[in-house]
Amino acid sequence: MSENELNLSKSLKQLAYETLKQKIVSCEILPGSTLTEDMLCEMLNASRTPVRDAVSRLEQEHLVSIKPKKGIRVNRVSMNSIKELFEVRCLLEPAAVLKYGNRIPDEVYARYTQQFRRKNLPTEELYRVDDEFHQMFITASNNRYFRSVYAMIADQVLRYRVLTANGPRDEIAQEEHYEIAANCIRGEWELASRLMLQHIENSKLAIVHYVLDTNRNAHNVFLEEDED
Amino acid sequence: MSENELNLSKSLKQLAYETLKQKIVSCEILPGSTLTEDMLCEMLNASRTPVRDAVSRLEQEHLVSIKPKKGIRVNRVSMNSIKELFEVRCLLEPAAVLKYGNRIPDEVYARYTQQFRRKNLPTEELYRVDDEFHQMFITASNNRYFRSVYAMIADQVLRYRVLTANGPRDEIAQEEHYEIAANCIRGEWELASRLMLQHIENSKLAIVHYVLDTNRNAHNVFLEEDED
DNA sequence: CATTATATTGATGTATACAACAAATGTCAA
DNA sequence: TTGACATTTGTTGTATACATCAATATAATG
Repeated sequence: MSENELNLSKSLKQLAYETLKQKIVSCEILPGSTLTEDMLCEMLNASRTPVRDAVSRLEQEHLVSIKPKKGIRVNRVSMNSIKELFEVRCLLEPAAVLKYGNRIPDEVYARYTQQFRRKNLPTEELYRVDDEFHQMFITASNNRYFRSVYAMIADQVLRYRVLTANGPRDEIAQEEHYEIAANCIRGEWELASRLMLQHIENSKLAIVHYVLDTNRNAHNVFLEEDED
Repeated sequence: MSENELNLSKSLKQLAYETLKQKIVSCEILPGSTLTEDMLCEMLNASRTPVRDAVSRLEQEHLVSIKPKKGIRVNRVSMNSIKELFEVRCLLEPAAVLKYGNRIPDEVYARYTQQFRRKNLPTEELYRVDDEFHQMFITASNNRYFRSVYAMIADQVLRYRVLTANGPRDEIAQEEHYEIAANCIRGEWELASRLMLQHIENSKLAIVHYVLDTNRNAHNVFLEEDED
């Protein structure tokens, strides 16, 4: 490399991992694309070593598949992968609310109830709060394995937001979040857990419906089952 | 490298990953050890590239920690890690029995009931069947994320077997397995699921007690909390 | 003797050259 | 035209040299 424009403290491999992942979940790199290491080297301004490291991690997270001697394939979003992702969420998140919700101070829940009731938040901010809320319960579990698997799926879920952003479900979801937080304050953990389950199932349905609808008019690269 | 004794079809990075992992879970490399890439290169007869790849994967599975500029540390087995592992198992496995148990043919369950009733099986064989039985439900889920996370923890659990092998709980566990399989045949999924939960909790207790006992007489490198 | 500054060491991070291999392409013959 | 076969191309797999940085040892100085 000629000149490193910036010598950040982060290692290149970490940087490569984060930016590549970001490009994938934001659909800047389209699902189904096949890339080569060289392309990624150029894209990320790094040599093959950190790029390979990043790709290897992304493969373990099921975001890409390495096809030896053929290329690096960005995994498609299939109906099956939606099923998998929400299966995990439906198992993990309600359990986290039930078992670890009481580790979170009431003040935190109170802050969320306020935020979930505010209207006209910028979309970006709204989603950030949303993600944070869900993440919070997993973090509270203080369990590396829960955190690992949730990190995998949370990033995947971001990809769906590109599809369904600014939909009519946004404010319904806010209300569901509100109810969950409110019941956490009241110590109604079982109810909160059930509401979380319902909320996630609703999200899944919304995505499934959206995908089925837009799949009728062709022109999308998202669906289609995983081939080969 | 001078001479490759065998040019197996497997890639070196895959081979390095598997053998290194095997050495760790079998405690051939003791928990708490700090290694360097060079040591691993020599041990695995490979250059740094495949070794780094292997270590990177093992880090994601929480088996080792890479301390930049210091070395590769084989994570210790702490009371906290036991808690984490069994937390995952208690959530995942009973749910898998309940939701996916009916995907497994009765003949399979019947075969297991026979095997769990056989006495005087070689220890190794006994454990193999045991692992296979537990794994089966996760595999039946047909969910990549469940399989990933279970692969992580299953390997870790193997390490505990080095500690507690041939203990008095072995035949009790076999009986518990029998009851689970028998209830799966009868279609009593909820009962089977509860029995699975109980079985896992019993296993945890046995390990915890064992660890606490042997911890009194010093001489073990397994426990001790993770430092730094 | 203590303490600070400096030099050395040794570890991973990074870049890159080379090997191996599979797919694609083109050529020649039937 | 079509088939088989050789060649070329392009990709990842592997080895290794070099860069970087932190910890440690060492020496000089108050």
